[in-house]
Amino acid sequence: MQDRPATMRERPDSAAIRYHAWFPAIRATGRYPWVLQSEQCMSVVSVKQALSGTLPSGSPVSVRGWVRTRRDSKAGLSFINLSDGSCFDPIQIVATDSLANYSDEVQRLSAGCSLIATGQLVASQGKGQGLELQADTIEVVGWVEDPETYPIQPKAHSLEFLREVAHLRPRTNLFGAITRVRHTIASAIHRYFDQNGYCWVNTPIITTSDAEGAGQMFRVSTLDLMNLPRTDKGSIDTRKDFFGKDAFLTVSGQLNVEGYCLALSKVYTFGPTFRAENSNTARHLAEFWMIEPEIAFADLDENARVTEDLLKFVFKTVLDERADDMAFFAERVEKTAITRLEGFIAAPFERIDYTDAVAILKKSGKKFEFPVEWGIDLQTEHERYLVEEHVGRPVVVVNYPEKIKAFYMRLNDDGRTVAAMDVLAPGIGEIIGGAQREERLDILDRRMLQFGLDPAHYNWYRDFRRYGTVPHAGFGLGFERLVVYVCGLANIRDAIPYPRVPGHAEF
RNA sequence: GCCCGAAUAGCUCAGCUGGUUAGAGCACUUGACUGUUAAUCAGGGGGUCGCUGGUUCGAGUCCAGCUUCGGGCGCCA
Repeated sequence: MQDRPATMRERPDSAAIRYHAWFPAIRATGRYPWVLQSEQCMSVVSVKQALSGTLPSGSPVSVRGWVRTRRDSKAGLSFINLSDGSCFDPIQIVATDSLANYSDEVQRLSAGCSLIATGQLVASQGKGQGLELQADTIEVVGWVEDPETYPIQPKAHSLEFLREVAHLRPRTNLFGAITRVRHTIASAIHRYFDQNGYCWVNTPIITTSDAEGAGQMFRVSTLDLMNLPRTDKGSIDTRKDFFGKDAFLTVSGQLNVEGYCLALSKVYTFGPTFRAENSNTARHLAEFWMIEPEIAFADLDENARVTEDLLKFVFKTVLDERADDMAFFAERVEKTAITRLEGFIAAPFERIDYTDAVAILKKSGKKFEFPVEWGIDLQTEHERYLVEEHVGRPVVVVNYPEKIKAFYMRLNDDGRTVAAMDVLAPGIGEIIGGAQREERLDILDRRMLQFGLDPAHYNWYRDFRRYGTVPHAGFGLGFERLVVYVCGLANIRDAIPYPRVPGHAEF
């Protein structure tokens, strides 16, 4: 912005007028007049474009990014590996001592410095790469203040250390790859739903209903903690709070999205979710992203089919579009990263009735810490046995006891199970939980009371069953758990840019 | 919330049953050398051994408490 032409500064009028004033120049050059000087005189390309092989040899280009390594030759030659995050590989820049700033700048470059290199894209004389940039100019944009203490060195770091520098870890190979794959997964999810006629519905982040009673919630309040308004009885008067009542961060958009399902038929949410539970594991976050499709006129079977279809589409997309990053995961993070996804795509999901699963576990002869009995919720050890030892591929467990599942799940004809399902995957456990919803008002009310919930608090939700109710089903997919699974990670804190867990909300 | 483990240089680690001045690699720095590939070779600087207390002639090492991090479990996505 600092190189904006003088006439722009002289015209303090609206953005629209400014844009129109510059429109002919933008048309002619294809560029905006206020970008950096180097971008105007040369064709700026991403490292991905530069390495793609689509630009003719000798093409004059500029690349912009951050230094990974520098190797010098006293013969008057330096090799700089530059990354801009557009792909896994950095580009090699060859700088010679003919550059005006060679000895006082180029030879002082260290990991993390940012620069703009301009020159010709040529076939490399070295072995490690096909193409490289023969630099005519190297413009250092930002130095690294103290190279000795710059945390991101060209070496292996522990994941624990990188979590302490979560704001700088995207500069590593690993977190660059995770970030690109995370994006591709998100994109593939949106593409899947879009191609299949679903509408993305943005349910509220702030909620005043204690959705499904599922877990502890974060309170949202503007009250002064040092001076809380009190009722006559001495309790805190939340009528004086911002929303005039208790408010919280959402733990699920499901109840809200159901309303849109019963009008637009196929909908889904994809947004942040918050759980104030004191969960200290490698699989839980206090703030995470969740995908919740809801399908009108669908039963549990259809619901399970969609989970399988969606996951396979996502994995296939990642393998197709992020082969470079996946190869890195397979090489450095988890050997089976690619073959595991390929196996997942190739094999049909196994369906097991909860009652049968209990029988299998009882017959297994395995000694479990938690004894297996019909009516218990399956523990991690039980799920692991089913998925990893008994079946060896993803399993959908269906029809759980009604007492251990949420009130909105549809009561089966046997009167003792509900049409709930969990999708369990090898190496990660429960990745999806879903259900067919209870569409019958009388049974819904009965189940609410059974769970100690006051139907009067859910009148808006009960309206769905009073006005044109239909059978419908949906599920919740934890986005970060999906990222963990795809990348072969061990800890969910590495699957989200800035993890929030009990005791931690740095950055 | 419960159980277990760990904490030594900017980073990754070694340091035996307690015993002089705490080591290596990477990074940084100086030099040599080379179309190099996390280059290589030689030299140099860099440490309150997480904190507090205890045992001992003597503690990085043993003990206790605390802090932080990690692993497992519960709750779940």
